[in-house]
Amino acid sequence: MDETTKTDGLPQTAAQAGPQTGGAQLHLPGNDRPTLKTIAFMTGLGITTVSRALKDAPDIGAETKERVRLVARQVGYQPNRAGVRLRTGKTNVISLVLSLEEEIMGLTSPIVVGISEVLAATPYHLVVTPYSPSRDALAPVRYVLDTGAADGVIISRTEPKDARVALMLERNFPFATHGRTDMGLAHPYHDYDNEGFAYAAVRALVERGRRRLTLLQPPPHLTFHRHMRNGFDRAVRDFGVETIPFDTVDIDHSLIDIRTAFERLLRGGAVPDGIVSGSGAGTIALIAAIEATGRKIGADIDVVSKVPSDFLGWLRPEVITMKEDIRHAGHELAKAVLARIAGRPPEELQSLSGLDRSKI
Amino acid sequence: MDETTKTDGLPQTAAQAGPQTGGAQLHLPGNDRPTLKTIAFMTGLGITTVSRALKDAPDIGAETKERVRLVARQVGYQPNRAGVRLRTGKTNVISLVLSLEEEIMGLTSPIVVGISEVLAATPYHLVVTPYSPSRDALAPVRYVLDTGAADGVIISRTEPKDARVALMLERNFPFATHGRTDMGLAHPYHDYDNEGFAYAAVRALVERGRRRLTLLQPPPHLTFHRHMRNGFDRAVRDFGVETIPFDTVDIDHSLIDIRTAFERLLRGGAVPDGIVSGSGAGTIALIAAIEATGRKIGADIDVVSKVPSDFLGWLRPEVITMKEDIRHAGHELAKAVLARIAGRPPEELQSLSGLDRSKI
DNA sequence: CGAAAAATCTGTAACGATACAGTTGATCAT
DNA sequence: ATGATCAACTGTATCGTTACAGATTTTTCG
Repeated sequence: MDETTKTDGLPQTAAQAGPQTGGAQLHLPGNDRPTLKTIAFMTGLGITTVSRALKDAPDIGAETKERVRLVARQVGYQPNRAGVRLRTGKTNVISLVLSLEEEIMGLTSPIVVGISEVLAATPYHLVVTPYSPSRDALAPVRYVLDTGAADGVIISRTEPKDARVALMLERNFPFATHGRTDMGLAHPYHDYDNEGFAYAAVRALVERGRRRLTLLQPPPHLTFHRHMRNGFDRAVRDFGVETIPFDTVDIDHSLIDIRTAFERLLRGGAVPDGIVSGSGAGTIALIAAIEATGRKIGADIDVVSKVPSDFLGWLRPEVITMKEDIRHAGHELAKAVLARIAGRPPEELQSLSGLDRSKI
Repeated sequence: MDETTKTDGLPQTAAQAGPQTGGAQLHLPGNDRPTLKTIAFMTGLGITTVSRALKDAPDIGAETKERVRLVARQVGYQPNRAGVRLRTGKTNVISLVLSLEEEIMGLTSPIVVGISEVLAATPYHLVVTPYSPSRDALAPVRYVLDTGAADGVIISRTEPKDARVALMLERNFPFATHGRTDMGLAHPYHDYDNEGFAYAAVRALVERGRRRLTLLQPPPHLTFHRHMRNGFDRAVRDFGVETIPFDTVDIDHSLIDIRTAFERLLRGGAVPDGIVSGSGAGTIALIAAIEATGRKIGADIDVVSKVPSDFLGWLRPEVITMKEDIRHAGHELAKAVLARIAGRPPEELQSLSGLDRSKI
């Protein structure tokens, strides 16, 4: 037994280096955080054995595993993340890449909540990696890839040809997107059925006798612009109604801009009697414009709006709302990245959130 | 020179050893990410020297530092977070502890954005550590403290005697709170001046001739309940008007509950002609109740509401709103934790956000 | 019974960074 | 000269974990 004092005790049982705070025995907590070494000492086993026992390796005896697990639970062992990360490269982190200008009216909150709820049952942490839209949207993704800051990424505001998606696919890095792409490449995503929404919205307007419709649409570079546009145009064709162009602004513009533009439209020659809005916030601006021109929603014009929460239903019940459940999207996205990390093929990790009309 | 092949080359330039399981080669490690070793090799210096050069240690020559910095920049060196964290315990993480039921209407988004904006210029990452209100609010804080998951914590929904604050102070752990406490202990905080808000709100109502006021208040266990209550009560005394009790619900209740309760009040004997609302979401429920009883805001009753965003001003301009800038709170909180981590005394890290009335 | 094969367990060497205790020369006072 | 001092740099150990290549039994079986 030339074991050179391998058993040199527990990892500094009483950390001496407590920052001062003068005086008495304040029960300075110090770091008595148990490590594998602690458990190894307590069980009389080797560190390696403990490590392998805790991950249920096949070459460890059943009784030993039981003992190790018992002690581990007893002392409240939790693996040191830095140790694992350094050794294995596994970060146990999911990075949510967020535009700092993400729609004001609460898109971020529910998605963060949704993701958190899923991750809570796992060892994963959620890290928010922001970017200002003025800067390159690719930068945060590149950062995560280059530094290995996370095991998986969630992005939103996808484009048909999305450079971020291309990059992550090329590096075979696990991710999920809120919104689809159109590159002929399979990847995990969750998306709201914007085409279905727009189609149903037009139908709802037609059923109310509206014949001259217009659309407040997403910005052209985002994928769901096409989806919504397609649904809208197809429905317009199917129901044989007329459209009024409204292309000067989109839902990414400020409320002021939207209001101004729509008011100009309403005061012009070709006036719509029904409008489909792709954004809850945008709808507020539309309402302002409508009422500023002395019109009444439900009487002179009808509005169908996609909304993230239902306060519009409280304040303007005359607006027809269809709820997009963003928190649910958070759930799906988190589950998708985790499954992708676990090796499930991308094709199985694509989901579409159906219509959930809260009103008609 | 018995240097035993210290110069064994760069850190495996093309890492072949994916720690992966037998299946798909997910998450290729293939990163030839430069480390100190890389720079040491390129400059011909020792790893230690490089490390110390990069942190501008006094015992490294000026020219050497310059060379090291140049090469480091050239190869895009970024310190491995796991390495630093394991060795020093420094995580470079700020943890935002969040209630998953945080007010629906967009409190989370802007605070996350605000914090992110400050952290973006630092090496810190933002990790969201959630808790469901059903479970102990202390749990996430304990987790961070026990596991050393972060260098600093931001919490909200503070209580007068807040166990989380007591715990972190006792352990001398850097943190900042959104909201004050009342324990006679100094700690970093940012708070909105809810007393000032309530006082100004009452004044605004009185100026409109309202004499019988009521308050939709925060839940009694949170600190700012007292603040708002104080401001309200003091103003009521100062202006000599009457109050109608409305204690059956608070801003944490569901919109339905608030609406029902307020409608009952309005249909009862003692009817208020002015109400102060401590929550934008709650105000929506109040409006519904008011209109359900056939009353008109601005005519029969006036409403002053604290709001996180100004869409209420768009949809119900007759409501008097006062904006609480949550994003700014995020800025202040982030700066406060960082300063606390840097060793600044708590007393210098307390700020109050003044009134910023968006209307009258 | 002896050897091969399991079944269990263990030490060593990394991962990347830093604290600490040296090691070089060169410079300086005596 | 001689040792002391200083500037500039470097090796070693270590943080906690895991991959890997042995060890040590014990079992199996020809």
